Amino acid sequence: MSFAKKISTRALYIQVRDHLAQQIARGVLKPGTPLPSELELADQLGVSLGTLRKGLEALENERLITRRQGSGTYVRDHAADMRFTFDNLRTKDGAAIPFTVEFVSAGSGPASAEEQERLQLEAPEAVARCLQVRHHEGPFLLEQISLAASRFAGFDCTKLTNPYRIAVLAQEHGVLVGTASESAEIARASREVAARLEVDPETPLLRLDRIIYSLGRVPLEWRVGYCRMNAVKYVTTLRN
Amino acid sequence: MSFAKKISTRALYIQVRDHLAQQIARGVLKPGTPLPSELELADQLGVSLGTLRKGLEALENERLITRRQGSGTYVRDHAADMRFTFDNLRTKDGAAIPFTVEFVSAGSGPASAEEQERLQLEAPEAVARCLQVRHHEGPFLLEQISLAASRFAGFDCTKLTNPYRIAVLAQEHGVLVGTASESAEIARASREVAARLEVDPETPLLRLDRIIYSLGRVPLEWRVGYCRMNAVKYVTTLRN
DNA sequence: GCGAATTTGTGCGTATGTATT
DNA sequence: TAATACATACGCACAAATTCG
Repeated sequence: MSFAKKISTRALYIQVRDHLAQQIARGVLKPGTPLPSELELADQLGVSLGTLRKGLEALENERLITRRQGSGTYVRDHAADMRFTFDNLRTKDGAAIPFTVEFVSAGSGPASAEEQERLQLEAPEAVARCLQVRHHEGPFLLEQISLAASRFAGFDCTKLTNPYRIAVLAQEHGVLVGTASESAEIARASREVAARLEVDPETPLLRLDRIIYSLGRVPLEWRVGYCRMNAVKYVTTLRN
Repeated sequence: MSFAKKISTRALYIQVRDHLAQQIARGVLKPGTPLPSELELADQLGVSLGTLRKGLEALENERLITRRQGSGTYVRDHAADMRFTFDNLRTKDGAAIPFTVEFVSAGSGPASAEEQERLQLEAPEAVARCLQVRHHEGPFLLEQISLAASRFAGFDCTKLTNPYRIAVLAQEHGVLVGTASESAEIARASREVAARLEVDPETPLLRLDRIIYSLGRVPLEWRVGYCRMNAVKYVTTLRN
């Protein structure tokens, strides 16, 4: 395998990055396992060590691999690593919330107009939906989720009978998760939401609206959550 | 000037980065102006081109410089660039809020116990305080600000008679701004806050609590804001 | 516990491509 | 068009951390 001969306008180290990212997505390189050594890889791919290393750097920034001096370069296991969850909610003292998830209901069908718009679907493709409640000393977060099923190769909507984690789902279906964008507003609890969260109607809640994108900026999941904030806060880090 | 001879355990490119960062902080390299070319700089500093470039890469990631192929490497002007504001509030349709600031009052004095704790001051050092209201079709955000004056070399608390921007202040006093961390909760408007924001008491508001740190992770500013969310939302991007 | 082998990190030098001025 | 600046790519040597016999 050699890139150098290919006619491509893209920089060689970008091609290296893309190639390895694809290998990871396809499961050729499995989570938790080491890549060949840099010298080996550079040789296999027919590029210089420096070029390979620049590609690996990019993959490291994208959280696809970790490198340990003296040990090796490893495919990151997003499924096992509990940090890959896009969850900004914390307890009042800033600790992670040890919540449990109550799975309320699931379903699937063609995307609604709003789902189609938010998930940037070109047609009313299949969408898996799910309603769940997070508990921690009582219910605190109700979530309604829409998953762009068509973007997870071979995904069976009917199998969605339990809470899932996007990192696990992505890893199982050859999808690389990138970033997410979330907006928060204050909303009053509707009668139904109030019941689920065991609060009075009219209680002010934090309404969270989040879209998770793939590394290629394709929307994967749309989620709207209603959160009672009595024991919880929303925490972010700003990096300019 | 040569680093190579120095006895330092730190990597050479880190020393290059730190040296240039210091030059920028001190104003030797001025915002908006170009650095010497890479070849020149490498020569001046007595390091190889590759080492210099690795240092520049780090500075670019820290938003201290921008590099343009064919043109040059420039010191970023955080004061002129309106993006460096750590502001996650947007209009409902996601646009920047064209607000104006009403400066209510200012003061200064030794840090309170809470300020000392939040700003990680070792003693009750001088703190500049300021109360202001942001307007956009009426008042929407009341902010009470505590600035760690001792961390801005030669800062005169009494000069604080107008709204300031942290980027400007930092640039004027040789401070490099790094990241910020912010937490949001829902709080009811006190009588005083309600008056300032022209809402009914008991109106649910978003309470924002933010600390801005220097590049060296030293707290610079602590700010608590109360925001009415009728025309505004809080937006973040999550990167894992 | 030590040392050898392995692997990534750092540093140098050079040549060429590409965008800007 | 020519000069200049950053970007890409190659190759080599050694340092530092880890692993394993």
